[in-house]
Amino acid sequence: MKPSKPFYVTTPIYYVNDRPHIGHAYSTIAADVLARYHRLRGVPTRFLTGLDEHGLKIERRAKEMGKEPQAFVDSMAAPFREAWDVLECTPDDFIRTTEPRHEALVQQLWTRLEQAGDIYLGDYEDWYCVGCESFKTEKELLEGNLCPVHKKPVEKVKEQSYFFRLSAYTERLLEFYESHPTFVRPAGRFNEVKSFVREGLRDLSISRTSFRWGVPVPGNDEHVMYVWLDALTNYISALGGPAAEAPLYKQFWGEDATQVHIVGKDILRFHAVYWPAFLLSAGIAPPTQVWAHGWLTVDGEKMSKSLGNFLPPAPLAEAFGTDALRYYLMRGVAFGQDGDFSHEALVARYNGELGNGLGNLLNRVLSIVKKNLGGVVPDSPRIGGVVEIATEDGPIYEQLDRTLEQKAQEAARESARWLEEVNPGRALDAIWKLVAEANGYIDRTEPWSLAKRGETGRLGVVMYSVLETLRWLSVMIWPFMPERAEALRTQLGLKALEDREKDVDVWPAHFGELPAGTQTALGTPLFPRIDDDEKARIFASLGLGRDKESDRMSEQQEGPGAPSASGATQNSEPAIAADATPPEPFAPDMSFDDFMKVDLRVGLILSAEKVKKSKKLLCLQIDLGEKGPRQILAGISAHYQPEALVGRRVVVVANLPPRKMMGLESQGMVLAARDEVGLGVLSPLHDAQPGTRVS
RNA sequence: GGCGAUGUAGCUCAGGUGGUUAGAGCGGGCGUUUCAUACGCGCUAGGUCCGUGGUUCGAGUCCACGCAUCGCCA
Repeated sequence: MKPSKPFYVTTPIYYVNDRPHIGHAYSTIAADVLARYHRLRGVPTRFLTGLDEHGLKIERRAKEMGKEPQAFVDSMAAPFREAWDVLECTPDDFIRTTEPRHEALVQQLWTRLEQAGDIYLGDYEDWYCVGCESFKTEKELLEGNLCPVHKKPVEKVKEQSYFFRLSAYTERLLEFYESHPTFVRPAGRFNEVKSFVREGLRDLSISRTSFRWGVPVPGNDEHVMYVWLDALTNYISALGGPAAEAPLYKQFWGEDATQVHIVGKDILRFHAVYWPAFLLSAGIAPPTQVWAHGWLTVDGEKMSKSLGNFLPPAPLAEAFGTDALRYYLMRGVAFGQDGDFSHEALVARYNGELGNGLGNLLNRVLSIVKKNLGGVVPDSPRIGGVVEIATEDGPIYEQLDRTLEQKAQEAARESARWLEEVNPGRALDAIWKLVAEANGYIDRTEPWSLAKRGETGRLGVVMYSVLETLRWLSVMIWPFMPERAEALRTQLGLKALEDREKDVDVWPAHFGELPAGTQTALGTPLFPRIDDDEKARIFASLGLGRDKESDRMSEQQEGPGAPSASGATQNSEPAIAADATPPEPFAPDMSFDDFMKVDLRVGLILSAEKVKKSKKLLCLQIDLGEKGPRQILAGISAHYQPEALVGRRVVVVANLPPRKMMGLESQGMVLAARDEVGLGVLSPLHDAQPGTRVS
């Protein structure tokens, strides 16, 4: 039952062009929970996350911002590291595909595939949109072969490309699936993968000549490798392998270890089909399991950058506490299914399960212990042992104590089982059954009555039982809520799990290990209740509340082009406004010439900062394709975090006379739409060049 | 269009191989305790188990068809 093999868990490498959002956080937290659990079990554990930093889109964005690609990705990498830090995620390694250690291994893998005879040079032919400067797949196109972005005809273009002989792997993959029935989970997803492969695989284009920002193909500098071969290889390049002299690779890859790739369902195929095919070709064992989790909606709506309801995790962690956020994500969403992130539901679970359930349990127990036992863990006979407890109702008491111990054993067993099956939500269900049991135990044993009647012996047994239960809980919740778990242990007078001996299995198994005589320390509540006022305050700080929909931080437009190699990008169709209020009356007609007087341009926001002493104004430096950027003030401070605007394209009125506001000159105006739900700046649907005229 | 999944109490969901009164959590209602963050505990909710038709002594649980939602593929 207990895990014994070294455990290797990975998240997708996220596309560095994105900003971390709650979907990324979900994947990473899930992986962290699994990693922490295995560490508690004393098993060698490796947890990897990282970034995908190559591709046409990056190359372009960097150019637009006047940066070298490397400098650009360097600047975009930091927010991810910071996010994982804030979220108490503890990767052992953070790989970036631009690192030499990675590039070297990707080339090595390429060579292996080549030597296996699985790479050949051919022509890649597909529909090409000149406006986008990128290929489109047949199904992206609108009727009449129009580019979905430009609504202009696309053309067939041929480009030389290397191909991977994926078609040769159809049978071998099906055999592999057959012999590894839990390779992909959930099972439903596995069926999709199988049926996809069964229909036959086409060879895979794995190089490009249309951009330079990638890993060069060995022996042909004209080509750089296309995303998937590059990106997927991170899982082994971070281990330094395959190589005999790579100790991490030896320890964590192959049959003697367990490898779990946590991925979003959108990138399952690449992990479940391409990746094992590459590895089989290279003579490397495929991983143990690919776990496809679902997507998160936000308050019932799909999260998407185009909708602007993009949720960065850090403000949530700050508002509710990182541990509460982790708990909510892990318990509120069934792993493998789509789930919903709702602020209301988070508060409900926080108050009900964390505050009233666990937090209050600790509080009530410690205050009884403090009041009646001097705050010291009583010297109690081992529960369920042979010691007689002399009371008039002795046997009944025994039974209650024994039941609690059994329930604790059950919770430890069940939660471990669920974690091993990668079902964190069920694990928490099992743990919280014990929380309820402990609360019920207190009500049934009535320690306050025991104290009143002076039954100190019995009181000691009861308090010991429930304190020991709390100790068990502190271990079980640690993978999910490491910080609160340690706080719980501090109040119990126990040493931090962080300071445990690392190769020892500390998962609770023996009831009665809490040392008598331990000095407890009743402290502040573990999860202070969020009452209505507090809730209103938090929601306001997150920009929710009356202006509910509006203030979600906005993000750069997702441009068309190269597929993103990222994991949890949550692309989706823009929703159609369901119920619109009548628009305000239209202005009187004007002449076309009047309209042409307004010079609208696409501008790229280079920097943004708040104007001192102004609630509304942001000071933006905007590239309009001129020699230098323009300074433009915009009254959008209440709706956008300055950082979220950098890199974003907006529409600017370029021929207004300069005007001073708050002592600063504004050389134009940023267009924005405002309605009752909020304000949004206007952006072109694709990454048009700064200075492009809008008409 | 092909393949597949799902449809169970107001909400979120459990319900191996068909079998006595269909379950849990939350919410709602009632009661109760006072150690505690007014927290806990107990009781309660009479739900056509999407519909229809079958198989069976007996189906939420199997089969067929239909409806709805969703996913994968084309």
